[in-house]
Amino acid sequence: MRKQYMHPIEVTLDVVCGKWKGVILCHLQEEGILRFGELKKRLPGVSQKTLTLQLRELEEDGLVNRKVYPQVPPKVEYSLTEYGTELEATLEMMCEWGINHHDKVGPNSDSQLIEKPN
Amino acid sequence: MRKQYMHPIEVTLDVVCGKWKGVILCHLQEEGILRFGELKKRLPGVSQKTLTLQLRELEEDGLVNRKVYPQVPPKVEYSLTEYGTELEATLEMMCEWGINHHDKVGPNSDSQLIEKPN
DNA sequence: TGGTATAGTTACCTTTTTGATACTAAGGAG
DNA sequence: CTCCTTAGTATCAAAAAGGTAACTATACCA
Repeated sequence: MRKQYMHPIEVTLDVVCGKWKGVILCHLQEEGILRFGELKKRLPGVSQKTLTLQLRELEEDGLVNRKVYPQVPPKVEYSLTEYGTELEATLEMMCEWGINHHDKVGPNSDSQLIEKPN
Repeated sequence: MRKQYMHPIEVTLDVVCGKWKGVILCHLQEEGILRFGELKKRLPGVSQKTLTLQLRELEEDGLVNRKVYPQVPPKVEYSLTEYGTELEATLEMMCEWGINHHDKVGPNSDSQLIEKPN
């Protein structure tokens, strides 16, 4: 089933709009290579299944590499493809806007950015 | 219910990730002011209800203005807020990436960008 | 008197997305 | 033996998102 996009921004949004996809990409961008379990730790609240699914979709869309080491227990490493890195500038802009938006809506708003624990 | 974001990019994605929100923002960016019906023409396939909902959410998030003229039949104009325009550069980057992505995946892919009819 | 126009709202359904939970493979540690 | 490890799958349930169709208000036109 061939998807029909009416506007180029839909292509990008399609690829980035999963509940965890943006954050996954940001972490891979910051840290380079991450194993499945490491990624999971950085996304408090994802279920196993959902994380797997989001990663598979990112892989299908050509944004992340999946490197499987043939060993038990399994070891799988994820990283951005060269192609995924072309999205970095965009992701950074989105982060900046997010920070400003949060500042702007201020303490009375109904949204809140959580600080990372050390 | 206060939303808890773990990462600033979630703030932005939250605001932009509706099925039609990105395209709506792009059209408002290109054309300035659009009435409900004009917007609807530019989004082949949206339902009345969904378009209304997407616009309401964009309004709540402070990205678009809604100007109601007290007349019958009703006339309502939508435009970007100053705040929404701060997202323009980001939206443009997303469009560019979308175009390149589409080019890259090429004619064998299962996605397709439709040309606007005149 | 009846039809047209615009920007909705409402009730009801279907599809899509996400979550919770339990299960698996195969080697090493105790 | 038995348990622990990791990166999954499978199954079932719940929630979120979106779609369809019908209805509204009020002025104007024929």
